[in-house]
Amino acid sequence: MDALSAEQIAERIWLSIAERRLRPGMRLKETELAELFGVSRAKVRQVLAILEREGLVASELNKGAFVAEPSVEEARDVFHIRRSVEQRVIERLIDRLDDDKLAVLAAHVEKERVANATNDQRAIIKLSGGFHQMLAEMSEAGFLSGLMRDLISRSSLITAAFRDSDKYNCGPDEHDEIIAHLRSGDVKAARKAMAHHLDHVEKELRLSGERDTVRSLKDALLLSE
Amino acid sequence: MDALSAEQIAERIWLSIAERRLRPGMRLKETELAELFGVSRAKVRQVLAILEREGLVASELNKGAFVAEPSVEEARDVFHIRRSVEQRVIERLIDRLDDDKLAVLAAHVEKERVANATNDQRAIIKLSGGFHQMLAEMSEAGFLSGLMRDLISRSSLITAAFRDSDKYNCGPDEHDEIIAHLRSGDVKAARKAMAHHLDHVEKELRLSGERDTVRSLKDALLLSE
DNA sequence: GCAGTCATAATTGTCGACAATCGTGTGTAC
DNA sequence: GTACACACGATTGTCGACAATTATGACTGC
Repeated sequence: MDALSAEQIAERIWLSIAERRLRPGMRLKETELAELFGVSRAKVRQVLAILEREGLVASELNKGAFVAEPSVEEARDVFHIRRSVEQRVIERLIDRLDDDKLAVLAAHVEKERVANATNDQRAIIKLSGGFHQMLAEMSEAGFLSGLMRDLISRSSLITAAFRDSDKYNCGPDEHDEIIAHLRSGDVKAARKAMAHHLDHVEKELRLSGERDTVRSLKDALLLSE
Repeated sequence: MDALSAEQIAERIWLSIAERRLRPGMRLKETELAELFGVSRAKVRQVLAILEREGLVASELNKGAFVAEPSVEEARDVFHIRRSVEQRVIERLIDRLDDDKLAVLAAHVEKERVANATNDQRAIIKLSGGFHQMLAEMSEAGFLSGLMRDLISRSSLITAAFRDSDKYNCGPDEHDEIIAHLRSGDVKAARKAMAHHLDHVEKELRLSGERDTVRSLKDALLLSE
């Protein structure tokens, strides 16, 4: 079996962050990662560069990389820009959608439903982000797709940092509603559904309270409560 | 003399692209760049990674890096997102502006005016992008600043690829108008002025043009200075 | 006992060399 | 003369080793 690619490793780390196993502020040592994934340190540096671009890790010169600690304001900015991007994606989609693409989207939402029913957290995270990514790619706009990738990564980190419960709220029902409007060609309704969906996701976050600043060592030493 | 940093080299190449010495489609060989800038090939790869993130170069696996060739649709997407980002920046700025910052902005526009008067193309390019970057940074939003940096880079490439004349149209007058509205605290007017400014820049582009032939890499970079 | 200084260990930053891959040009068969 | 195959050169991808920097802990003087 071939060694993992930089993108694959980056996705693994992204998942760990989204699943809150890696918490904001945690150190990411290059050598450690290299051994864990069985790759060279040079490749790890590529991975960290990718994750830094996506806002998931922050690097300090000669100090190393850490899981990023997003601020409340940054969280709001991300959702603000995300609304704009997703609106644009929907506008573009209207001219490009066909039955095949609609079927693919419907199948995707069905997978989300299954994951929700079986409470498969990892699948839920992957698929809920994947839905928005899929929309962006179907809009056939390279720039928007890349931007959406960044925004989804950042949203995952924000969700991991600020959400109250362990439940993922980017549920399949609202995705389904968006698809329905797209299918009937109602741009206005689709845009509105998307806006409502993003509002809903953002509203479920704890963006008014203080952030969870617990680091790994502290977290490990503190007993429950 | 210390070796150039990756960011410095990236900026030099960005300038070369914005000044149309490096044209879309031109090959960027790693060894050649390494020799021209007197750095190792590893550092050149860092530079290319930065430029790829900013959409200025496109890399193909095992083929190398080329100056990106933006499409007309991509150009429209970039301006669309840019409007959203700059609107958000203005909203944030209203709460944060003080006399000092306004003075800095005014001084910057004055520099632009001088550069325009003396027809200093390189300064014009740097300063006109710098104005928008400065606004983003004054809004104290790390995410927006980073995004703006990308958008400005992409806009520079788009402008270089699609503009009719050799004149830069992101003139200081419209920048001045935005500042005036910011000074008087009129958010609505400032947003409108910004929207008009971006519309104006986009409208001056030739969105059905063909590209021209390439020159040698060495000539295009003009390393002497 | 405490503050400051220094040495050592750990970690990141940088580089040059080697391996893998692709494009080009040549040679050969038909 | 043309088309295909092969080999060579050029270029990129990958890796391990060395240098530079930082953090940690011991030591010394007071």
